[in-house]
Amino acid sequence: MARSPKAAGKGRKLSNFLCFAIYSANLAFGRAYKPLLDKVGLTYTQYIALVALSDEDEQTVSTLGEKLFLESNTLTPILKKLEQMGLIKRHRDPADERQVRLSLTPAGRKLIEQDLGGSLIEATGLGDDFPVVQKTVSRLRDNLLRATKADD
Amino acid sequence: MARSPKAAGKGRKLSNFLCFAIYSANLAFGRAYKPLLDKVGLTYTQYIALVALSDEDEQTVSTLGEKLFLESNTLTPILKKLEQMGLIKRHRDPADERQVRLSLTPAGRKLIEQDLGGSLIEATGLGDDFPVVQKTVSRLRDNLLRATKADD
DNA sequence: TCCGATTAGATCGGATACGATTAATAATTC
DNA sequence: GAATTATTAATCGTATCCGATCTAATCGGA
Repeated sequence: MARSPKAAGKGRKLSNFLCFAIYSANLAFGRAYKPLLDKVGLTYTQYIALVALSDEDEQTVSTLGEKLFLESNTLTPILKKLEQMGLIKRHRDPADERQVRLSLTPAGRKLIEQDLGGSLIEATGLGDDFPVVQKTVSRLRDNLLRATKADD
Repeated sequence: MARSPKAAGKGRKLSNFLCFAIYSANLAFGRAYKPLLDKVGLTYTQYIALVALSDEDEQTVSTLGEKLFLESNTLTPILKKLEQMGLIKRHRDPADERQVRLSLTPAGRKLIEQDLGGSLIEATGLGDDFPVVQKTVSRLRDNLLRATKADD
């Protein structure tokens, strides 16, 4: 686990691990969203996928996967579920039948525009540091993915 | 989703969401650890659990769960797997048969002392910011959990 | 044009997360 | 001290993640 350089040696306490901080913060976000998303019958991942789809119409599964860092094995069941709920439309691209095009339905767009979770900004307790943390963690992610990919 | 205060309004791009930064950074850590953990036949969560258990001997499932922010429904199968692999021991506490005590075997301790993932510190690209990010994200997590719990 | 290689999704199996429920043991109350 | 309540793990069902594999569609070179 990626530890703080300072904490090397005997300690090996969980609190010294950055990956654990991220891991548990992710769990915490999931729980913070739970009551909000329960009201609209969505899971955390389904909501994230819906937000990504609101970015742009007629995306493919691959394109969406690049944004979410996920692949079709994970996305296909989620997208089918969202379609079944009437929030998105899926259809094969006539120009290339291999690709599936995705777009929000009016109901899906309406749901996204409610901006659930806006109230959680307060709950992070980060104040003015909010955008800094966001950028730093994103950079961390990109660095890790780049380093991982380079080893292939 | 908890957005940056600045980004409120129409945009709603994924990059503006702190929860997505955390979510995807967690995926990235999982992938960065994958090749390291494959060598010893462990998953990411199993490894985190093992690190938490190296903290202290004879912990109960609940105690471990508090450290990991998980409960028995998630932990029990993981702990059974770790026992089956010969890395930990599980036994009912004679003084209170409801509790299961957990401790590392010599093999488990040996594995932890290898300090897998130390090499990933470099890959985060955070440099001297490493401990700062760790603390900030931990604080974020604790604030979210507190706010979530307060709504019960 | 034909056939091998590539690409896009989908499917399948294993391993988390987590709410809800259950079983077994302890603690409490009357 | 018997009955109720509380606590601890475990079990079950649903929903992710992810590696491996499969199928269908497209592309490319001879």
